[in-house]
Amino acid sequence: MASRFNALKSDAAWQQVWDERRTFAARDDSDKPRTYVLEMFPYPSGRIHMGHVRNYTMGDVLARYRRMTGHEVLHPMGWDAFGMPAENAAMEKGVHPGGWTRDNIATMKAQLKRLGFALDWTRELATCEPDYYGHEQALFLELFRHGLVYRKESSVNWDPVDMTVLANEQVIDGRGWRSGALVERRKLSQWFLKITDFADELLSGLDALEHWPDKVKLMQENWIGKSQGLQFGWSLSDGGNVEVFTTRPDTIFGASFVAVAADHPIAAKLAESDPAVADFIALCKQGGTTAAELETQEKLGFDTGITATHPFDPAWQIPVYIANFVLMEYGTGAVFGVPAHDQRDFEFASKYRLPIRRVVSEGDDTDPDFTAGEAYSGPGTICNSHFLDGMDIEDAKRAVIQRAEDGGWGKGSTVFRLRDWGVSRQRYWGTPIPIIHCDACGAVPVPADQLPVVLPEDVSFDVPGNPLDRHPTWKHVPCPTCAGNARRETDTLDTFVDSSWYFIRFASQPSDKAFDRAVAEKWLPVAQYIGGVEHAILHLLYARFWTRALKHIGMLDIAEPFAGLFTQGMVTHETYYRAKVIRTERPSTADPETIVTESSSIQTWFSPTEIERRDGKAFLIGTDDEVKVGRIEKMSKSKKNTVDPTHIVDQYGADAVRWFVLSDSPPERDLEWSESGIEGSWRFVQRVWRLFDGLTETAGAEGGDKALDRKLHQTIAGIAADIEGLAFNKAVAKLYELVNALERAAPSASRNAAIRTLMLLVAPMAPHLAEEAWAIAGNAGLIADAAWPEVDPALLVDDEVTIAIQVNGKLRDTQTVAKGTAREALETIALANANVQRILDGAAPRKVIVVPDRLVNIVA
RNA sequence: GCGGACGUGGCGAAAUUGGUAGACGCACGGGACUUAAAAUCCCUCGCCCUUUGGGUAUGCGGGUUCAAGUCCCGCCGUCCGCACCA
Repeated sequence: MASRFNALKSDAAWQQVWDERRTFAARDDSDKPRTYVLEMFPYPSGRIHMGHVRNYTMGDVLARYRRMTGHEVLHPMGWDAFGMPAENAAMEKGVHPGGWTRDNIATMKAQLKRLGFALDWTRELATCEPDYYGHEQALFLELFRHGLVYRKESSVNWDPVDMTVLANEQVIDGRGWRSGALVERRKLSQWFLKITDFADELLSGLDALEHWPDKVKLMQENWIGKSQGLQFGWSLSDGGNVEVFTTRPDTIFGASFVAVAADHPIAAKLAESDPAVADFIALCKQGGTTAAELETQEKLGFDTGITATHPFDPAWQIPVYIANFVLMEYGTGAVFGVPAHDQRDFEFASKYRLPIRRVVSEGDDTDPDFTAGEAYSGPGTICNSHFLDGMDIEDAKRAVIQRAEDGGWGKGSTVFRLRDWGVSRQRYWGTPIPIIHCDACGAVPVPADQLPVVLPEDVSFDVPGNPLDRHPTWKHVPCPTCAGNARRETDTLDTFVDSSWYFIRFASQPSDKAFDRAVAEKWLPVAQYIGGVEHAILHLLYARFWTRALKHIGMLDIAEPFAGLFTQGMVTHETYYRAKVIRTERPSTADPETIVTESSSIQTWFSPTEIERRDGKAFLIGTDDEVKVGRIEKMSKSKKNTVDPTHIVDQYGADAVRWFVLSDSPPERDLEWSESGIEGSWRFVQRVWRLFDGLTETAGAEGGDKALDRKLHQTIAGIAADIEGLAFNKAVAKLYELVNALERAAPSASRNAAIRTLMLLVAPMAPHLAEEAWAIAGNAGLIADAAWPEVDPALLVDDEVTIAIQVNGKLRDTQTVAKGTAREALETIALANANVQRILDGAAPRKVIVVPDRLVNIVA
């Protein structure tokens, strides 16, 4: 009689077989068509979480499916192993970042193996090992040699207590997230990669990425931020000149002031002699940079007393201000203000009582005295602008640029929001930057034969700061050029560099170089890349840049690294918490005599394992202690709403977990974890198993079942399309339908054949179950190596269809007819329908619409 | 503020080019089997009504059409990205 599918036993057995036979090792020399399926490699933070499970299951289904359809599939896995959490762990727990990272890798690798992913572990890599980052150093120096790397002073967020540089995200309310110390802006010499050289390419290259989500392309487009306009100089009354950039040269006759950034050289120079200017600059720098602060921050300006001469009218002078809203980092750090047509300029001009002059009008309203309460930035005709009058905006822009270029005082130019990529990190746990600083020779690349520059592991974290900086021996080396005393660069590379080329290293990993070009080009670009949308900008942009840079210097002839991109949703879970209101009293900042009471609430979070639900409420298990049910949020350690995949896998088996994360929610949307959901998946695995197991009882069944044959072939084709389209939830639904049909069907040869085919259909999703059934059914070889079933096109179409019979667009009945029934016949059937007759009540229809094989609509 | 996405039963969701709304799953309810339970199987399941039938229904209000979840216009709401970008 029917047995149970023993997932634990079966999972282990088949995982061992796949391992021993190296079933999923990709062959570089294969004659088959190649497919490179890649999921974003994990950071080894400790244990895998459900997000990883979902991500890797999706890629796995596609990889296994492509194998079955005759592809040589590269589906590798590795570790994005450098980064700050390792250093934080080192400081908190006194462990070595390397030891901590490698332990985590071992744990997480075992967890991934437990899920039976079809990964080529022979290509496993960890970015923290010299045999990876050494090649990265060589690539970095290659870019250096080609002028794509440079060094420049740049300001950073410096935590004076931890003696380290902080990323913007690590600065909270102006304080270091860990130390709580007030963060300083500090100028440091840092290494930059010239990503801006590729700004145009990276932008235009997006068009060719047909298999990328529009959303991600748009985000990258906005991030690159291309603006076209005019750059020109205003001559100043003090004899100087200020360059400005504008996207609206057409409004040049509406100018009423020039404004420069607080850190603009003009402001700095004035500050030297005028303390009032210095005070104003200091005031500007005080303001926070958070979104909320910027929103409410008042526009502040300081009239320098200098005036600027209008380029089209030497007699026209406008004032030059220092203004807090002008950014030094964008454009030229100076703008001219057109209050009538720019809201920000409007606010500024209103405050400082500067003229607001209309130069773009809608219709015939060309009154130069602008009275509306806000700036007008819409379309219109130029007015009050001398030679531009009557032109539309675009013509006027061209006309002004033309005159500026002819007159030699300005030129059309393009400005990008994208900045060069600063890659220096004052951190230990990263790729050492392979540069040696010599007082005589400057920054000298480490010679190729001295690579890799190995990160020393004999370091301690008992003193704040970068341990490389105080390492007794590692830091001091002779200069490769003059052999004099020199120092190693102690900064390490941003970990985004590590992840900018790992997909190339997966494709080809010779020991003597980063990759073999010919082999890498066989596999690249990645056919399908899958990962979280949080990487939509930085990682994906950097990887695109790195690949283009390699192409530019002739190392690899691939422009875009990822032909297909899919961003999957998060795995979420309810949160459970108890809120405690904390009241604190402190003297008011405005008036120290007054005591202010501040209340804030602190949440204590509870793990789902501590909670039981009763009558829609949540209680701590075994008690009447009620806790609040919070929002459904991304599983995170801080909210304690995580579910450890390993416990679930041990309880239900790998296939049930895989099935669950593919079910129900469309993969791009968030998936809410639920206990009943995983139980449902487990029940399905058992139902399928009973079908497989029952084959022996119906072995002798004979006869065909045309309806079932059709269902089977429609399912084969449907699932194939769904997997190719990464619509796993739909593939899952189709499998449920087929299983429902098989359970209901009477024994027949068709049914037996369909059940055997079902093994192949579930194989990408539930591979352990499929292998087990495949073996018991007496098939030779592994189902992992089997071919995807052929579809009989004749069975894809039904010979009967159900048509809708409508009156005035409302469904009144349905009728099953032979497929392809003629329009006239359908009309006759519909008009003869009892319901139709009753509704028409003898009246003649005004019109009859017939859509063959679909419906008849009678317009009464 | 700018840009984008989304809005369908109690819940997750399906629904080719506009053509039978709610496939499939979860939950709930009823039943069978069982001494009992688990497991399994069967049935019901958008809402409303005068229930072999009818009305109504895809955030709200309009429109186009024989026909609208799908197309157009205007609102409302939720989420995401960017943000003083010149």
